[in-house]
Amino acid sequence: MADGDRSEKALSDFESRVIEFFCDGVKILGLPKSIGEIYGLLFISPDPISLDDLVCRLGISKGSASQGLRTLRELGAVREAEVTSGRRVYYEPDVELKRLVGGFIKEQVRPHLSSGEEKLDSLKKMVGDMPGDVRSDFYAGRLERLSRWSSRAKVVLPLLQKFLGS
Amino acid sequence: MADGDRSEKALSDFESRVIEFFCDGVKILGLPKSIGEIYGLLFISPDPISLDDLVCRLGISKGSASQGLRTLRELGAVREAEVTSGRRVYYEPDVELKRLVGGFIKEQVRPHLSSGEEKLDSLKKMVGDMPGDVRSDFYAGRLERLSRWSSRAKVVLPLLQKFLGS
DNA sequence: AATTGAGTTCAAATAGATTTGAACAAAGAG
DNA sequence: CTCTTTGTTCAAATCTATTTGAACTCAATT
Repeated sequence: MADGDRSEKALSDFESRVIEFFCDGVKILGLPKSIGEIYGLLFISPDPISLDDLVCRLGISKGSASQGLRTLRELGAVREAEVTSGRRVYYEPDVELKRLVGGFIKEQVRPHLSSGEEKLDSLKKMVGDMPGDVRSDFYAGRLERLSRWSSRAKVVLPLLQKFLGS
Repeated sequence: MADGDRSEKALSDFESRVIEFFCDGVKILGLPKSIGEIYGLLFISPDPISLDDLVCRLGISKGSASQGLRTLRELGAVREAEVTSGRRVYYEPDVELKRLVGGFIKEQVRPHLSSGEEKLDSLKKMVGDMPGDVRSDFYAGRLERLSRWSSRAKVVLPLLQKFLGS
C-alpha cells in the first residue's frame, strides 16, 4: 500500500465518533448530515483531503461530496489547501469559531432577516389599507412588535460575532 | 351566525400572510410548519383561541393542533388564557422576544450542548487510550478546540438573553 | 352509570429533503 | 485531437420528518 494508505483506509472508531459528533452539530443548524460528515472528517484529519478521499473514506456519493463541499465553501467553513499535487484539489477546514459563526450568519441568517423585513413592510401596508377595521390598531401594534424583534436581531448578531472573536 | 363567527371564518388575506411569515420563521429554527401556523394565528388574534378554533381556521388536524400546542407550551411560547368558558381551554401567545428566545435556548439548545459535552469527554478518553499514536497530539488539540467552542457557547447564551431583555 | 365533549396518542400516510448515480463539462496528458 | 482524470449537475430514488385520523382517555353532564 506504500503511501496512498491514508485516503483508502476505512474510518477508525475514533474518526467515526468525531464525525458523528459533527453530524449531530450540523443537524441542530438545519444542515444535512453529509455536511457534518465532510466537515467532521476534515476537522479531524491532520492533512488536507480531496473530493475522492471523501467519497472513499465516508462512503458517500461523488454528488454528495461535491455539493457538500460547495456548501461548506460558501459558508467559509472549508478552503482549498496549497498542495496542488497534480490537478486534484485538496481541502482543509477553517477551525475558527468566529469565522464559522460569521459565515453561518451571513449565509443562512441574514438573508432570512432581510426578506422578513420586506414582508413585514408589505404587511404594514395592508394594515394601512384597512378602512375602518376595529382590529387595525391591534394589528399595527403586533407588526410594530415584529419590527422590534427584527431590529434586536440586527443589533445582536454583530455583537455575537464580536464576542466569539476573542 | 350570531356570536360564533370569529372562530369559524376562513382566514383573511392579512391573517394568511402573517401566518406565512411565522411559518418562514419557525422553519429557520428547525421547527415544523404547523408550529408556525399555530403561533402565527395566536399572535395575530386579539382574543384567545381554543384547539378547535385552530383546527377549523387553519384547516389542520386535531392531532397536529394538539402536538403543536404542546410544543409551544413547552417552549413557553404559549400559555392558557383565563377565559374558561365551559371546560374548553383557550390559549394566548407570549409575545416577549426575551422569553421566546429563552425558552428556545432552554429546550432546544442547552440539551444539545450538554449531550455534546458528554460525547466530547468520551472522545477525549479515547485519545488518552491511544498508545503511541503519532496523531494523538493533533487529535487532543482538536478536541481541546471543540471544548473551547462549547464553553464559548455557554458564556454567550446568557449574555444573549440579557441583551434581548432590555 | 351512560353519554357527550375535549384533548391525546400513535401507527400509517404524506410531504419534503437528501442522496445517489449516470450523463455531462472542463482541463491537462499523450 | 483524443483519451483520461477531476469535478459538477440534476432527475430519480431514498430517507426522514411531519401530518393525519381513528381509537382512546378523562372529566363533566344528564
